[in-house]
Amino acid sequence: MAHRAHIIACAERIFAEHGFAGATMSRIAEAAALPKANLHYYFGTKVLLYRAVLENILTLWLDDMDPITPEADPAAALAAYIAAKMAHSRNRPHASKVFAAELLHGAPELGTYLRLDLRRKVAEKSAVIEGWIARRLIAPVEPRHLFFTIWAMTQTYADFDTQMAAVLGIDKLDAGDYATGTETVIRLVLRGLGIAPAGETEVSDIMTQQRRTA
Amino acid sequence: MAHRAHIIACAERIFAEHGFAGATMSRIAEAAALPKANLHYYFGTKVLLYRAVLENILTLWLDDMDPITPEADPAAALAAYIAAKMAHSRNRPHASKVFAAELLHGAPELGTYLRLDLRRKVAEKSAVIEGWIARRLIAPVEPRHLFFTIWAMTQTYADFDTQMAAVLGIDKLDAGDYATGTETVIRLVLRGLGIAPAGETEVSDIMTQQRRTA
DNA sequence: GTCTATATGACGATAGAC
DNA sequence: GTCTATCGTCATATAGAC
Repeated sequence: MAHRAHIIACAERIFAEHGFAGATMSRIAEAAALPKANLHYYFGTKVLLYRAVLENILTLWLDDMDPITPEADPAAALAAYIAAKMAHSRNRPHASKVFAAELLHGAPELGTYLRLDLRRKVAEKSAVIEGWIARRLIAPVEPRHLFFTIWAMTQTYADFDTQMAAVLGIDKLDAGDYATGTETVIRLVLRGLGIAPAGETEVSDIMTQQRRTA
Repeated sequence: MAHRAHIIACAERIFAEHGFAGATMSRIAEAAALPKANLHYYFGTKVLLYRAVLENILTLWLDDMDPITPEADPAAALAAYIAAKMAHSRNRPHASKVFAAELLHGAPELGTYLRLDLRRKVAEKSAVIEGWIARRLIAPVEPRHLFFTIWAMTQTYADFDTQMAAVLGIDKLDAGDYATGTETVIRLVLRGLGIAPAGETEVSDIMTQQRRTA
């Protein structure tokens, strides 16, 4: 139903801005231009609405890892993964913030998802990384910690955009800031894994390719 | 006064676990083993107590950057900075989480600090990085984005420890996990900047040195 | 300074008309 | 399905005894 999707989109923003407890049903209703009672008609309780927002977000997250396969070129696959995560940070910053706040507070609603779905996916993709290491395609690294650092570097462009804008002395990050961030992260990771040349050409090529497929 | 410090320490944990709105004065009072009214006697309002917690945290943050000076060896200085940030993530996870939640929600209480103190400090240290690049000591990088990624990678070990434990299939991160994280981040950054050898000896040396000075 | 008891207001949720 | 009016609960904050 279109109404549910509209309420979820508005609730995502309010939850991102105020946190679960700080968001109120009447503020969400106001954002959605609906009476408060309608939210309860569609979702029952505040917690159930919050869960609907989280589930809506999760569908985005896992699929980003798909380019990481044993046959793929490590540099291209990792660059594509980083670029996809950065694109989400730019296009769905509220989603990233809701997810971050949920993790910060111990993942009360998402614990099971983390221990089952996410853990399985990371185990699978870590095996791919281990294979690349064994074949000497990339330098040795603990694969799960590699994922932790990639998630951190990419999601920080959504979660902590306020801090970045303050440090950069601007009101809001623009397209150029996200491009610089994407290049910075890709270069750190690829050179950190010993799979980027000293020159800058190759990373720029990957960036261009990413922009075409986005 | 000792009472104030004790209340701030307990409040830090409750704010970290539940967020600003989700934390209640009575829960903080319970954690501090004091009647609720005493909190208001010492801090006036919930917002003022929250500000006291934040200010207490800020004193920790900025000083970590001090090893980054023009004369320092880039590899040693950056490794020391990363190790210091990782140590804070391990020893003061609640502080990191309170700070992260404040940023997530747009830094309503900390906006001025970010635009003045933090911005000035980052500008100063970015000039050091630019100097290293000009002298060909490290590969070119946008210095402020380098800081963004280092903050992200180190603070994620405090902020998202729940997610890491779930992915690793353990209850809680232990000393070995933080050590692996520190080595992973240091290697990514140093090799990403072209200042670490292919072998693993040098990073291990820095780790050992860090442990001695910690 | 410390505590109990309470005033005041806002929140989530629902009843019930349309 | 949609909305207005309202109930019960729990939060912050304070009054006032000790």
